[in-house]
Amino acid sequence: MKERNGSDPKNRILDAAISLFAQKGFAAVGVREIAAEAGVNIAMISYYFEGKVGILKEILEEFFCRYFLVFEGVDDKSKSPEDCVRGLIHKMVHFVRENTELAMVSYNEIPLDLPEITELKANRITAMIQNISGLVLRMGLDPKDSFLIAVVGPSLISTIFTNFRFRPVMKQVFPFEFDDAYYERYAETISTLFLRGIEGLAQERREKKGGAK
Amino acid sequence: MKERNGSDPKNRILDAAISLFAQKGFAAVGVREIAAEAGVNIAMISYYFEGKVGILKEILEEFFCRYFLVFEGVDDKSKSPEDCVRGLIHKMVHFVRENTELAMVSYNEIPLDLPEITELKANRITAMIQNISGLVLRMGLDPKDSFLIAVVGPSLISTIFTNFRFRPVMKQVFPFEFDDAYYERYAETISTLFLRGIEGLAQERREKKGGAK
Amino acid sequence: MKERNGSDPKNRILDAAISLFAQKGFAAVGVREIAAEAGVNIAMISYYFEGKVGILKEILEEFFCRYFLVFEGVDDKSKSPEDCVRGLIHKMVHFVRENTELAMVSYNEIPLDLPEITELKANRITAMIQNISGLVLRMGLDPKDSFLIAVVGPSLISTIFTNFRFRPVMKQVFPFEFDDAYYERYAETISTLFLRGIEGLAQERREKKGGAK
Amino acid sequence: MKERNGSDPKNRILDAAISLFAQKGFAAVGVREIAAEAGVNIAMISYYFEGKVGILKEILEEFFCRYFLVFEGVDDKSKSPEDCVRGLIHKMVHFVRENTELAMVSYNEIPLDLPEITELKANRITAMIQNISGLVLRMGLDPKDSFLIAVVGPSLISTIFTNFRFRPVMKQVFPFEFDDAYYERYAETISTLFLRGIEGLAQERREKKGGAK
DNA sequence: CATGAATGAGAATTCATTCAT
DNA sequence: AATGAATGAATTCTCATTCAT
Repeated sequence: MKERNGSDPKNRILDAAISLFAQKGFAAVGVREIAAEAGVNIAMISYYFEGKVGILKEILEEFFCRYFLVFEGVDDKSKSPEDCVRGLIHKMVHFVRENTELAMVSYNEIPLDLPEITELKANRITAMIQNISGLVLRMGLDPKDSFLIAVVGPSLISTIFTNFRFRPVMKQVFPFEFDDAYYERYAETISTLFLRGIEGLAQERREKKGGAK
Repeated sequence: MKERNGSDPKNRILDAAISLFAQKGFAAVGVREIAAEAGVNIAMISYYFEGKVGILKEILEEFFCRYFLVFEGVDDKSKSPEDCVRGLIHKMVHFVRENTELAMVSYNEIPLDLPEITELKANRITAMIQNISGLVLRMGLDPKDSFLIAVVGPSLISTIFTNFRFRPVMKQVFPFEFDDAYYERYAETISTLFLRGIEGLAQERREKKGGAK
Repeated sequence: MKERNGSDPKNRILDAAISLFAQKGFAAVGVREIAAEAGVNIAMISYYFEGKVGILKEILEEFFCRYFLVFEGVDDKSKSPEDCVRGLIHKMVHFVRENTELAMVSYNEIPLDLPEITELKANRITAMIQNISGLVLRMGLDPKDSFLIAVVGPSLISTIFTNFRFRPVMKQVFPFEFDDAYYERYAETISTLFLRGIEGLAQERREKKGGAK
Repeated sequence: MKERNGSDPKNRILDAAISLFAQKGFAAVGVREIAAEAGVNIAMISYYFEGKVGILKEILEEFFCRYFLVFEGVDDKSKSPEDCVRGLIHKMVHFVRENTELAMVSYNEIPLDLPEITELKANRITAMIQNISGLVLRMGLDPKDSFLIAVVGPSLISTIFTNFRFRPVMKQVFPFEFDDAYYERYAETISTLFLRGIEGLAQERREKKGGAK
């Protein structure tokens, strides 16, 4: 026991939990399993986190904390909107790649309604959507048109997260190496996909307004 | 007992399970809960499904069965590729809307690796991806370029499914009515988003090849 | 289903139960298992036997019934006591060999105190012991000395039954063929073992009485 | 709770299980029953023994461990074979009397084929039979004649164990006090029975070989 | 006679948590 | 700070039996 790695017990628990939650989902993992994986006595979980949901709460906070850092400096007025979006997409792909398990747990457990963390999620997700929509707006979409934002933003996020979420399945179906080159090209590809798509939407919007005149 | 509705116990169990699994996830739902919700004796679950995973197995089979029907007649050579894709997206949105809980369970539990249903999923998902990529190919993407297919196909699917998955969260953030008009416009919007996006990708591809000459 | 053999359902249940009880013991066998093995609907067990113990009751009755037939004609006054004992031992070995599973169930479940069959067993076992002791007496043991009877009788019975009971274990340890020749020699051997042993006991008894004078 | 006796919970569980298994057989006893009898929480059984069969495993190990101690110093070359056998029989009777329930459980559950303990039993029983046959050999039986060993050894063991196994039945039929005097005389009696019996077998063997010349 | 569905109690096990040390 | 023992509720699943058809 107690040999996972040199870090302190609390972090060992956190790491073990993130890994297990990512694999099986929150509900399917037991505290004994986490404790065993972390090389820690079961009682330590209540001691440090006051129960199983306490771990999840801390995981989500950690995730959102790191996640918001991604947006820093993205909305750079000196760059074209397109470059900003490309930059954001690259940073997000990089972020999820570097924090895959943390991101998967957070993303997957968000729709799950545990009363203890509902409030926590409500705030963060609102901020999250606003963050991403800010950028989308500069792409030529009408700022008042929350509809398009509510469609495009989540679509982009789900595209990236789901790519990692279904990684195990994808590996069986496609013969790719998921290496640096893959991720570089992946980020480029969805950048083009969404940028051209948004352009199309903006244009369509203008035409409709024009037609309505 | 027997108060859910008039249908036979097996279907009541199935309906109750779909609903509960969709809300909380497979692992977080107990058989007693399902039995109670279905107004059925607990033992009936083993009797009809040979255990909890048996229910999930049947749910997945039901889902894939209905899901594949969506693709029938979509790839109509007499129509333009663009019209085909628009038609498919409308049909998929309509399908997920009509079978929301069933779709959510199936979509969410797919990455969860339960040994009993791994094989079942492997086959279906391969077929699923091939189905969708068939169409994408006609959009001007190089048939040999499995990379683009592996990116665009899942992106489209995840966009639609996640839209429903995060519905409860969305309802808190956005002031929409999720009515017929919404879904009609939603399908139109992501159709444009992806069609213009794919066009952009195809064009980029051609330019690169041109540049390589 | 329903294909065990041509006999009527009741007998099929009985046969299946004897076989399964012999292998695993009464408590470890379920009625569904019996019904499946017999190719019969579960409800038939209650119908014919009024429950699981009803089957055991009938098995025990069948056993004792056949068992007592073994003793018929054994205590033949025209033959020497020794020949009678040899005859009895041969018949008993033959009987248990021909009815192994029935005998094993009955022998093994006798100490198990199920209230429903306690009375049944009490009567039969008393008769059983009297039967065997009748013979032992003629071997020169004092009829009033119930002690020797209580020792030698059960010893002989347990020797034979246990030989069959531990058959699976024995087969792994000893390299014998358990064929006709084996059983013939086996009967001869324990006949000699017990006859010479009883002689020794009778002689010791006489010496003690002589010494007591 | 905690009312059985002063010893630690693990031993209380073990004692309770031995007692109940001896009375009803392994399969007929539930863990709740054991826990109640031991005055212990049900979960403790999994905690200490990892399930019901874990208890049986530990019981069997305990039994064989104590059992082999009986044979120590029995095969004393300075004593006559006959005295050795008498000594062994006395020690075995004494052993089973002192550990009646432990011995009954072990003896009765041996033929029951639980996959988890098959290996455990295989080894021990082989050793067990070799132990007893070593002595039998010195009684004048041909060492190469494994047949006689396979008959006489088990016969002796089954005689002693069955005497205790059928004790409840015997008490109803015979008017004995099962006190020290009884067991002393019992050991003497079966000693004589088997010693004279073996002598008879050895003699018969010699005569056959003589006749074969 | 025979069936398949249904029942409620009980099976073994595991759960997250707590407590005394 | 950390442990191992202990708890009681909850887990899934199976039990023998019964009932309407």
